[in-house]
Amino acid sequence: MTYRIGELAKLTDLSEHTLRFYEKEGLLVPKRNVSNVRVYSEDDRLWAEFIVHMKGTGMSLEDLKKYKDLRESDSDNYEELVAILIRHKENVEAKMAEYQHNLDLMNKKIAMYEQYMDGQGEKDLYDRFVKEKRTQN
Amino acid sequence: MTYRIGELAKLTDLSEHTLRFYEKEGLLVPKRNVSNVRVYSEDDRLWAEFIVHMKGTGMSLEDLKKYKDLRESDSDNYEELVAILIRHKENVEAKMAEYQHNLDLMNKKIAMYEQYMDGQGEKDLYDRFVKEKRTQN
DNA sequence: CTACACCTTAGAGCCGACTCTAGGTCAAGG
DNA sequence: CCTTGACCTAGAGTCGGCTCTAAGGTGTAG
Repeated sequence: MTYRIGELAKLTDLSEHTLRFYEKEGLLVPKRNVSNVRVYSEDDRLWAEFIVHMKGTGMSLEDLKKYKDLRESDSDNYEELVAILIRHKENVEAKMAEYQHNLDLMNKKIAMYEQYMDGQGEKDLYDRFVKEKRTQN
Repeated sequence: MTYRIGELAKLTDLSEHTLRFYEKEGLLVPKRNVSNVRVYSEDDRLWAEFIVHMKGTGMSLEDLKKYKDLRESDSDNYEELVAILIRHKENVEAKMAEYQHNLDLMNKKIAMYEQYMDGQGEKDLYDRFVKEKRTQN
């Protein structure tokens, strides 16, 4: 099974422009047929999907390029590949912890607003500051 | 307690450039003293920290600006404020679910590489594809 | 044979979010 | 007095990641 650029674009939710851009960057370089049309193989598709997942968790295209180059080098550098994956994994875990922390803050803020709207509470410290400032000016 | 730009920069881990940029964008506008030097108040600091948290979970400066304008408008629009927070919260939760999914994928990939390095396993499908392709060229 | 969808290129433009530069002001300490 | 260091301005530049344009080629159906 092979794909032309429009087909792969639909499958991966990347635009054709983006796929061509990735090719320019050396990140995803398909073969060409006799008419010079890009022909993406099954493993090109799998790699494209991997790209989507990884950039979706914040890996840069630059790092993905490094990963790809490592993997395609002849010097079976699996330790380095694994190291990159583990490093990225740790970044994602750290990000998730930060997200969770900020979710907690948002939930508190939301709860405070809702209490306030019910006339049962006070707005939080920060909002009181703002109010005071406004009434001063 | 008030802060000059250099102090606030240290406290928030934003650069002075960034703080001036935020002011240009109307996102964080301190008062000035007689010498035209920026004087950040305690609630400016709290707001700056809120900005850091929210942009850290992917809220755009544009949306933060909207939030700020809403909050400072006279038409106590708490429903809208809460709606923005809830929308953002849901985005963050969705992002976390995606992250978790991709973490699982990474963990599988890492496990596979490690098995392979121990000589006890096979590289996964995708890597076999790559190998075959390489030996063909 | 021509209309149409789909593909090609090089290169320019855009966007968000900074990041930096050049040149200037001001207050305190030696 | 003079230097140092923190501050000020307007505006230009950078960066990652697209996104689009113009002008043209290809291949298949009616």
